[in-house]
Amino acid sequence: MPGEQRNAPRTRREVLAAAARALIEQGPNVSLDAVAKEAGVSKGGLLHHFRSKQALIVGLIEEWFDHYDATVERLLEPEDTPGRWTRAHIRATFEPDDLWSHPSVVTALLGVPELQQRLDVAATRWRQQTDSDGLHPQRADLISRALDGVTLADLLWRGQESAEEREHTRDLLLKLTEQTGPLV
Amino acid sequence: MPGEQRNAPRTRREVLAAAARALIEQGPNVSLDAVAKEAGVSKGGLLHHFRSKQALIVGLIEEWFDHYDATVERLLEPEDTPGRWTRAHIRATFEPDDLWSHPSVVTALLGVPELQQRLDVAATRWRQQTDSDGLHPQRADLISRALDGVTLADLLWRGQESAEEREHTRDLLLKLTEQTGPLV
DNA sequence: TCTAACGTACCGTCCAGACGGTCGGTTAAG
DNA sequence: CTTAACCGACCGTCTGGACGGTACGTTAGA
Repeated sequence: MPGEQRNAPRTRREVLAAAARALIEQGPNVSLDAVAKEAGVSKGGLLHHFRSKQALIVGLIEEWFDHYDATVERLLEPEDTPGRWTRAHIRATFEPDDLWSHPSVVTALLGVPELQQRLDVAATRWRQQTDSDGLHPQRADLISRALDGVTLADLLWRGQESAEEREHTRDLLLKLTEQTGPLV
Repeated sequence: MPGEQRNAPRTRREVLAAAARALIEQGPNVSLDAVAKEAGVSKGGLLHHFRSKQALIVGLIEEWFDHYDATVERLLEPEDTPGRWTRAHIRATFEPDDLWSHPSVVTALLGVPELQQRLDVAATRWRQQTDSDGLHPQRADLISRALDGVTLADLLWRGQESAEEREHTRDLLLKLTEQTGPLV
């Protein structure tokens, strides 16, 4: 079979996907053995692509950020109107992401120092984007807090809220970007 | 010395506090041995109070919820005005809580099924309180999302934001409770 | 009031198992 | 032929928890 041959980048991607799956199924303390088995690779093969368990987790972190960034850019409106970036972030936050926004996965990522670095970079960029987005600071602050809250709720109360409630919250946030004055 | 004598509830509390400290200092995978040492107790003594590592973590979870509930009630305004409960939650969320809102502690608590139960109970009660709090649903939703976001930011971006920014956000949320009409 | 009996708090040791990572070897690709 | 991908056996370490024992507190009976 073609595609079953040796192919380093492909194997790497499969190991990452397997790691996410294994984390979800077996909790944040999965063994490298289990991940390797899930990926259809020996433990030695896994350690060839990721030299340590931490390196594997860093790989997950980078994939996660890349994925979110790509989502935001995909959801950007073509016209350059006030609140454009903010709306893209709102839509990206509400997009379903079954693989990454799972408690066990996040638990594994927390505590790895590289996560802090990437978060700092992301926070800086988000601030730059919203600062020049044309919204009142009060609105930008409130919306970004609420988006963080939606993310947290996704992690802790998975599926507790109905789809309608989610849509109501999303629409409310989107509407808050349609005016540029102070809130109170 | 009195007070150094045998005293089960006292030892229990000290073990819990030591567990939180050890988690913060040594990460989410602390050994029982380390916790026992931190508490000035033998490992056997620790396991006398908490029959397993999981039981110890459940103890932390219960203490955390009790502490938060007590804080909210302490911060309740005496007069029964609209938005009373919501304001108490806002103030409680912004109270510094060095011990519990630490990434390593939360990491350890995540994944323990008992946490989900307590979260469900808390979410239900919060909803009851805010439903009868006299605010417009849009306001209640937005505020509770933003509070979740503040909690998440405390965990992930500890100390990144200045005290002024925090106060601005808190004051904005408090002001949002002073009117009862729709937001948009 | 003394004391014997009992229950509870706490100690220190030990062990089976799991885990991360290393190493030499083997096979496919260029 | 050289290099990179991959295998699988192996090692040292660590950890949760079991267990047998000790010291202290308490209370009932005389």
